[in-house]
Amino acid sequence: MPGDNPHARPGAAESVETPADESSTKLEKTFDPAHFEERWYSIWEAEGRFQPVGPPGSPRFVMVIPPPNVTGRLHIGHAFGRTLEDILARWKRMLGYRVLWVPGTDHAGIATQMVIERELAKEGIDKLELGRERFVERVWVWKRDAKDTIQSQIRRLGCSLDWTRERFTLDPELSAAVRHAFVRLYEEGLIYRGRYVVNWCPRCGTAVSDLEVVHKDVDGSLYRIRYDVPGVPSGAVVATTRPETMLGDTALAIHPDDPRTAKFQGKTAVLPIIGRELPVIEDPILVDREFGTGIVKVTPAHDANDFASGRRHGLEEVVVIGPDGRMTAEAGEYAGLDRFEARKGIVKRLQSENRLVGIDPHRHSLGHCQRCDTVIEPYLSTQWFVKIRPLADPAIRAVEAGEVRFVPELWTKTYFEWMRNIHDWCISRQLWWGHRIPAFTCANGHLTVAEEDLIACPTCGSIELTQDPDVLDTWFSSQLWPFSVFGWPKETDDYRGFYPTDVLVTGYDILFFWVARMIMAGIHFTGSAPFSTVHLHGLVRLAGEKMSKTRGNVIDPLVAISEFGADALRFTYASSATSGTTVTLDRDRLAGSRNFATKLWNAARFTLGQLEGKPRAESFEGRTLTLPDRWILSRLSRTAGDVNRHLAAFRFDEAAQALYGFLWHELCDGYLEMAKHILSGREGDDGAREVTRGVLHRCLADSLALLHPFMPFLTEEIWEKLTGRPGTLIVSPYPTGDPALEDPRAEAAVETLRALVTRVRNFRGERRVSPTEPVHLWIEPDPGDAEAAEDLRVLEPMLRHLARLSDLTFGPPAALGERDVVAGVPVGLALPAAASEADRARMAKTLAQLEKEADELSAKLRNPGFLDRAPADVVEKTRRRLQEVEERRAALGSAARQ
RNA sequence: GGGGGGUUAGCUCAGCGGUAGAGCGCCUGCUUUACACGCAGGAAGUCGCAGGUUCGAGACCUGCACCCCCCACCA
Repeated sequence: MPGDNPHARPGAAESVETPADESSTKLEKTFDPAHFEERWYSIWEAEGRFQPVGPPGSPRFVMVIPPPNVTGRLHIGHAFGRTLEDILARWKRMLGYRVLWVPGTDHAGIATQMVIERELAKEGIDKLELGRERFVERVWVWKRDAKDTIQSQIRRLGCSLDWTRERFTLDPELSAAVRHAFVRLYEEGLIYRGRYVVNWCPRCGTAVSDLEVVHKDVDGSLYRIRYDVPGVPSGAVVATTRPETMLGDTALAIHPDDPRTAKFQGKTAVLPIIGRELPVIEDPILVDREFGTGIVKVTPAHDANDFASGRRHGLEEVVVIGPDGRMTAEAGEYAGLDRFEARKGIVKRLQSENRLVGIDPHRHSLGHCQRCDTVIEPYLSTQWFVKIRPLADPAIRAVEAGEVRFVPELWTKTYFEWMRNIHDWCISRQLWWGHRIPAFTCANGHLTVAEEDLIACPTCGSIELTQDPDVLDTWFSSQLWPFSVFGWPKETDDYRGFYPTDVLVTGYDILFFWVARMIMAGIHFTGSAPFSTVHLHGLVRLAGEKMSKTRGNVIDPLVAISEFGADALRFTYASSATSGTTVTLDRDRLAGSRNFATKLWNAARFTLGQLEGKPRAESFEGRTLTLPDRWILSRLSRTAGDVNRHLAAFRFDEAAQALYGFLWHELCDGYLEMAKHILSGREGDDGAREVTRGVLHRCLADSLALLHPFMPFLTEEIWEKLTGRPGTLIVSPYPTGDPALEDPRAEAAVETLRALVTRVRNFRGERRVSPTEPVHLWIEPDPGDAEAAEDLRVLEPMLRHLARLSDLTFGPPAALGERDVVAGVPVGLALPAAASEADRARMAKTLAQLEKEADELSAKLRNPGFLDRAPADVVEKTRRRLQEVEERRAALGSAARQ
């Protein structure tokens, strides 16, 4: 978007210098990315290109990286997102912005802890024996390696991150930010501690938030169990999918208005096996009259609904399943048994007591741990929570007001849906790796939440203090990332200079986990949304592979880079980045991008060879440009405009396609072939050749600049040979298009030329003769269009050359050939050999198609509705189309009749 | 139970009111002095189904079918 360019100047790359040392203009014959990729990265970094430069007031563009987990290495999904970000960063940098892109990593509590636990298990070390301190030390060692690996992967990708500002969520400054945020929310009453039923993972041994529970439909059983009710001989039949929890039942519930169960009102039931007396309570919220028997067993300690009902009715909360998933002492004879074993035992016992009325197959949704897939247990425990509504409402308003915008837009609705139905957030985790909760309890039971570690209890002065052993949910620190990286809550220069950021690029899978929470935290703590645009990209999957979870998409970006080159991987990512929700990556695409890189390389070799040691036009001012020159410069300018427009809309795929099409099909297939003709000396003079070389230079320079954000290494490598200014492409102006170069007349003329050439080639193909077989072409430009006719005259030598014509005649086609109309120009084509029966048949077929189309078009033009209501230009276009079809019919018809 | 997305050439996907596009694959020719990771030409689509709106519909509306994703405290 040209208007967006702070130092826009047309003719971006025009003023580059001729290299001083001619020997340096040679490119290696074979293209090997490994030769130069790492070298350029070092040069850019050493020259400080990744750091924001320019006066503080000048336009800036800031992003923070979504910090990868330090669990191991980067996968193809991360590399995808980082590539898109780097394209934006390099594009904006070349447009003259002060670009800052902040790198860093996330400690990733549960995920990282699990990795280390697995390692320890392999070594036969017991975590508990090792102890918290030594365990955490061990994770830090792991973290250093993982961070290095991740950093080197990101570097290999070419990402222009400012490594001098690298952050880690457990850095002292960022930990201080976490404590500050926690204390502030606590003091504001937005963090509270309480005993509630939470999602508990027995394997991880920690509470998790609602978002960390993955619901899956499973085929289970619905057990119908009869409880004795004194006074009601039939007893009460309840249905449950989890019979083991019945040991924790403390009531039965019925709906007050359900006549079926009215007889239980005020009664007391007896819990089988245990013998506990269960009051029958009436709870219209808990009991759905439509479902099952209308009687619900109430287990306040093991079901969130039952818990709420229990609190409403003051029921006892009996925990029968412990944090390890085994039955507690409250479970009597089942104590110590695994929850699923206990279920089997209980069912058996009920059966033997004739209390099991039935077992029905029942498909229902079951929560699983996001990390380890263990069945989540609702578990009553004391945890810390964020009261979310007061944070969510302003975050909703910010998006409504357009302060934050989602691209693609469809995510806006998803965001609203979630935010409007959001629940309080359980933030405490019973883990060792993470930010310790800054809450301290003294010997006298006084709880204090404080930013600094306490020496004595502020309430009673006791010096016997224990800090809460729990850590915070990783996302609690991640939500602060866009400002904690800049030193918040301190008013640092970076915080003042670079916050809020501009764009956040991430996968839609963490919209709720991370993006929404950052918006809430940003607004609450800093008063502004942390970014103005969120680009949510699709999730990467490999071709042929289903979306399945633990398939572990094992394609390491580094493997792809070593095989195809970083530029090819990046270009593949860009061209695959459609607006859909999945991005498919496959080897054929990678190979295609590699081929494209090679194409550019070879086009550059050719161009550099032509320029070497020969004069070229430094400027086109006052020089006579040929139609092909004007055409390619016009196309170049339009391409630049298109690319900028597509990037501004986050349409990386369209931008990549525009560049691909221009470079390959117009510059290489079109202009280079025409330039060869001029440069060979067969047409034009020395001046024309100078101009051609100037145009070639300009096209290559601008192509390199336009492609640089996508393929930074290769373009910088060629740029050095072209300009003799190594490592400067990254900070060269980005072409935005030059309206002065746009030339519809030249475009039309060359399009006609190319169409004629194609028609001749295709004629040879149809007649099955070699491309060198002499062909005589007649063309009869419309005298009514003087400009077009004149341009065709001018292009005659080019037409002869490209179509390898033996003869070219301007005038009515001779009667012996085949006739057609190409781009509005009547033509005749003839070979020495006469047309065969097969040729006539083919022509007849084409003729039939044309007749059909002519009928349709004329029917349309006879339709009054169309003539009255369709816009004039559409009607006119239809008329012209009909005219052309009729002309072709006439031409072909006359030839076919011969 | 709610919400969202998809269904276009063999494959992967663009297009989103004016009678279909790309890349890859496929077929046929090519040592055309940058490139076989190439050049030239070509074949290939009832745009999921049925209605409707419109002069005109892959494109807008309404149903339907089948796929996918997200959210959800249905014992």
